[in-house]
Amino acid sequence: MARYEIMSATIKDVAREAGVSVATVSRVLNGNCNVSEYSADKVNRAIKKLNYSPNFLGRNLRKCETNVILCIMPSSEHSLYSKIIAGMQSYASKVGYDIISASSNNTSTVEVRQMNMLFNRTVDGVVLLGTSLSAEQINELSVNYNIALCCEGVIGANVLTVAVNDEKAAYDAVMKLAEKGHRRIGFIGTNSPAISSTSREVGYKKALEDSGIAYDEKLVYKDSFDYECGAAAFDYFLTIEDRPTAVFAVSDLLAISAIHRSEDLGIRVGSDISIMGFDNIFMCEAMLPTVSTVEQPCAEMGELVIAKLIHNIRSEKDKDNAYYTVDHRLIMRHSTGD
Amino acid sequence: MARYEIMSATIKDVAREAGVSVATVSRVLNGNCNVSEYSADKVNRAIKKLNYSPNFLGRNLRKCETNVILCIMPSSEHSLYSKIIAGMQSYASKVGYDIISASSNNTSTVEVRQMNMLFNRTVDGVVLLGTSLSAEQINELSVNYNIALCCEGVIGANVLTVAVNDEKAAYDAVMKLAEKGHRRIGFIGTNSPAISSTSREVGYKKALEDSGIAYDEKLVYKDSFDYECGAAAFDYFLTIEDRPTAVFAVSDLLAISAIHRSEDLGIRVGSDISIMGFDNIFMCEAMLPTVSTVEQPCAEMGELVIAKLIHNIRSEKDKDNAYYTVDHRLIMRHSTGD
DNA sequence: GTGAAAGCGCTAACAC
DNA sequence: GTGTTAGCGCTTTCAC
Repeated sequence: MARYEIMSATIKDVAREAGVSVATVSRVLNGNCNVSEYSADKVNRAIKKLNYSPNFLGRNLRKCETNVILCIMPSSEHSLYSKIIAGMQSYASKVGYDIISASSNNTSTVEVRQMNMLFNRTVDGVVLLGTSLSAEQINELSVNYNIALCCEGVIGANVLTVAVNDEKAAYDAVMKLAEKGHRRIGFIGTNSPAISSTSREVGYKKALEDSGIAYDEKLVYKDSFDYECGAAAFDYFLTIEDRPTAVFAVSDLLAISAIHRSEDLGIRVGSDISIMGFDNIFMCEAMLPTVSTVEQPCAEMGELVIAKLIHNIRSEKDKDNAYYTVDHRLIMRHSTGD
Repeated sequence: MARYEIMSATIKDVAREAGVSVATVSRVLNGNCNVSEYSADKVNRAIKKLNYSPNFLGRNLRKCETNVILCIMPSSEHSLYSKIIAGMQSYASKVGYDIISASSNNTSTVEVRQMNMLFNRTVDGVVLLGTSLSAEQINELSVNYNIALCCEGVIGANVLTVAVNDEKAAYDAVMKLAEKGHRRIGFIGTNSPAISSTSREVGYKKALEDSGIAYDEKLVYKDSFDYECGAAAFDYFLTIEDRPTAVFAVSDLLAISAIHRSEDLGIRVGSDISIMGFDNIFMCEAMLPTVSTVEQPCAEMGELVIAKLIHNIRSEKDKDNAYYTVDHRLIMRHSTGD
């Protein structure tokens, strides 16, 4: 049969070397106190001598748990996700769990493929940072498996979720622009049914309403999250009669793309026009001009979702399927004249 | 004992439901042809009915393999790594392997912790995109485990490695600057002992030599890969007598930081001074000015290292510990006046 | 405090 | 073509 390159020591070998039973070795391995110091010492010496490392496949099979959580992200190139995962790891490591991540590249077949690690018990739970699964699919899966959503909720999904209040965040951002005197505020969104997209549009509209600004659908441009769409939106805004003096984009990338187009055309961002993004990616600060944006508390979100998910994993009953909201933060920089 | 939330079906259940033995079920599961169509059909119906998904812990334990490869990266926020991992996944999925990734946050203790997945047989192999391990440690580990380095080699490590020729890449970049007439060419590097850092400095010096330019240590600024160091380097260059007219930085981030400082001071990059980076991260194209740089073939690197590593995993003997070099590519943009 | 032994879910001889 | 069974490495009852 197939074996590891080098036959590695097993618990049996350690037991033989130490002159005790495998049960005793196992007890030492698991920090069980019901073992004499003398035996423990012998075992530890044997472990060191044989360079033994326990095979987790055996352990996990026996314990029906792996202490590993898989995080599936739609794209591996979004720094937001990296930050969330860092938060997840930070919490997980404190309680003896490992986080591994995989990227679905926004492809539902890949996502399903990766979910297999959940089905085949390679991991104890999954966190989805955005998903192509429907609410029904998620609800069905969450009956048998430990699943959580983070960063991006799914409407109708009755599953543990951690995210910012997208509507309120967009509302605050647009209100800020209105407070600064802007009356013509453009919106760069997407046609995605994702909550982050739809809710932010709702927030945009509410803010206009509460500021006594009439909604003008000509000021709303929606396409996709792709970088180019920011510039395309900007071009569009230039064609309409009463151009916006400020623009709110649902992502920093879209905002940055629009800013570049603007600067290319000689329209100075921050003075001639204000542009605001969402996410607070690294580029917002490294850009010229620096970009005003809405920050999501990535680390906090990661920590919270893992804490709650582990709770669910450990408690057979009483699954927590709540929708947790974390606080966002407005960061005003040069792109809005701040 | 601890059990999964919902007792999930096992191969036994399927066998009972289908009215065959577990061996037959296993054969169907593994695509073994020695099974009648009639039996296979019964098994498949039972699988569907019970919503059965094989437990890989059992399978992997039995087969001594997991078909999973772990990729450990120093930081999860570098788009270069994301691209490499995408390449790794692309190849792996074709041959039935999964790639999972974890970030060590440049911390050796975390890295060691994650390497545990290799020792405890949770994964079949590990790819390190930069490591804090010494050559000796790597050599020792590679005797018993399947390890590969990608993107960043380690001097003295006799282990499978895939990377660009850093020295040649830097040489080409600096030669290009020299060809454009620059005689005072600054170098922004790091004090890191990493090959990517040291070799690029060697390439820089060789290019000067081959261009008949005297090496001037005042033109060499070395600190760390941190963003701020680019600006600090730029500030330093302004203090020396005979300022550089061109600067080569060992990373795009350092170059971009320097560019920002330059622009802030009113020194136009691309005309007053040329600045060139390394990596071709997304920002290079999204910046104003766009940034000239050296591109690494990330996808290719990822694919190659996985292909070779899987070869090693599958062949007990004949481990391939070669150092594979992939081709880099110069990309000239506005920051060098192109 | 310790050991014997059952068994987690699966695969692969081996026998028929 | 199919079933029986040993055993992968481990944990955990249950005796003692």
